[in-house]
Amino acid sequence: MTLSATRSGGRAGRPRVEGRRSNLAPSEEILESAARLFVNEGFAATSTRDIAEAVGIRQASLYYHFKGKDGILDELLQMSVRPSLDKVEKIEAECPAEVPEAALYLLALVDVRTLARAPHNIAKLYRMPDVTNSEVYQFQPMLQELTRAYGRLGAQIASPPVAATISAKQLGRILIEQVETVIRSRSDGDNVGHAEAHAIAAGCLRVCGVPQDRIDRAEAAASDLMADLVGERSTP
Amino acid sequence: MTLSATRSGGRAGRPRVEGRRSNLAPSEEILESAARLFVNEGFAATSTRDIAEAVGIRQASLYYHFKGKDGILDELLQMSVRPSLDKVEKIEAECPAEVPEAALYLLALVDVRTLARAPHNIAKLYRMPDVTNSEVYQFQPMLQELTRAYGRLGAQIASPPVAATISAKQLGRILIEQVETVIRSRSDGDNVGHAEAHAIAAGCLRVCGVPQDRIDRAEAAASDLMADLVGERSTP
DNA sequence: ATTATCTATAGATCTATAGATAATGC
DNA sequence: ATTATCTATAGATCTATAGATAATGC
Repeated sequence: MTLSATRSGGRAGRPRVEGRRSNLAPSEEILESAARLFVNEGFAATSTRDIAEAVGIRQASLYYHFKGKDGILDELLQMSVRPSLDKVEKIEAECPAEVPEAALYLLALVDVRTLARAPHNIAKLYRMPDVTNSEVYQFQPMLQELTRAYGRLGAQIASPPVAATISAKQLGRILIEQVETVIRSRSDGDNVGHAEAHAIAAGCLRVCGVPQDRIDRAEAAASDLMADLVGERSTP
Repeated sequence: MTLSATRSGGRAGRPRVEGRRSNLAPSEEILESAARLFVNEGFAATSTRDIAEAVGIRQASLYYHFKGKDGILDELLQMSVRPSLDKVEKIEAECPAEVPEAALYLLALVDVRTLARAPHNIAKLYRMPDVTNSEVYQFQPMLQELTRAYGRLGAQIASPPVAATISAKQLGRILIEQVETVIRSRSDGDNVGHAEAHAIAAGCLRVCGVPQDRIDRAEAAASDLMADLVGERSTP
């Protein structure tokens, strides 16, 4: 018989006591629930039992899929940081020399987009001490590299009064902080779309002292490049 | 005898096994150690035993001074949020009508100063989910009120392009985020002095689209008012 | 046979209380 | 007498492992 009935949704393994709730792979269900709990309750404050209950399985069953809480965290962080950093190099290379502001504008735009789409606002984890202290964590270097990229792009276009009062390092921090406003917007339940993304990117240029006419040009140039970068044209 | 020898530093109570390490009151020692641990390790990740060890007493001895971890957290938060909020009203009242930018500049300046001086960068706690979920926490309303104040002051002076693209609410978030850059600076081990404070306050005005000449005027006006507010003249 | 779950549980914390103890204060 | 500590410990987690069980796959 090619069409034998599969009583348990066609999955191997002993059935769950409470039954399955979704068609996701079990490890995906775990990542999904863990992400939500880690972000909303805190990493250390979330127990393996909390995660298991959220998924609908027994606590011990988690260990079949992951090495423990740290293993889950590791996977979540891996998934969420790489994409942003991968694009920095490409942006710096492709940005037209006659509109140097476009590089920063575009980087901010791409980052805002990534942060806005990340499941469960997972980027919140980057700043939690219980996460950054966990052994799993090789992200501090990655985040520092991203901050340096912002500082570099910002310093290139800073107006004299800005350049005179703010170091590239400090500027990088301010810019990335501005971009990460998205994290807080999402925490407050607000949606972050194209318009907000462009507003934030423009804000980055303003912080650097770029006048409005050059901001407008940067926006136009960046919107064009956006299509190449993420296969999507982005206009406010 | 009026000068009887006091063998244990003149303090009542059974002596500590490991001896006293400072002359602070015991409850101050506990707050100090707990603040450092909560900020650097996380609230949920810090046990009462960790705190006791850092102080140099037994775990159970904490309960003589505080109701537990939550009691300590409560005290720390109480100490750190009130001052900032108390000054908002005063600033809005005292700001000269002919330099409306000075109010935002001054608020940013005062807040940066507060954040820069708080022991152990305690403001980090405001954004930790294990802290905001603790029952102790009536600070979300206070922080929201502060954000609204920033949004109000920012919206009053926003340039047309800024006003057209950013809501007062979003502007408040961006401004407070900018001010809280200080938290990250301190996390990175950098000192935040007058120069940085003024740079951040000026950055707040730039985000609102205020041109450089008005920023310069706001700085002058705010520096004058600063003396009245905190008994200290603040020039970069 | 393989897969994905289950039950049961050991051992390690962690919190909070009870009651003893050793100083100073009067 | 009062104060500030101590020791001891109960009871509540919490993590991670061992081994059983109930599906599908071949």
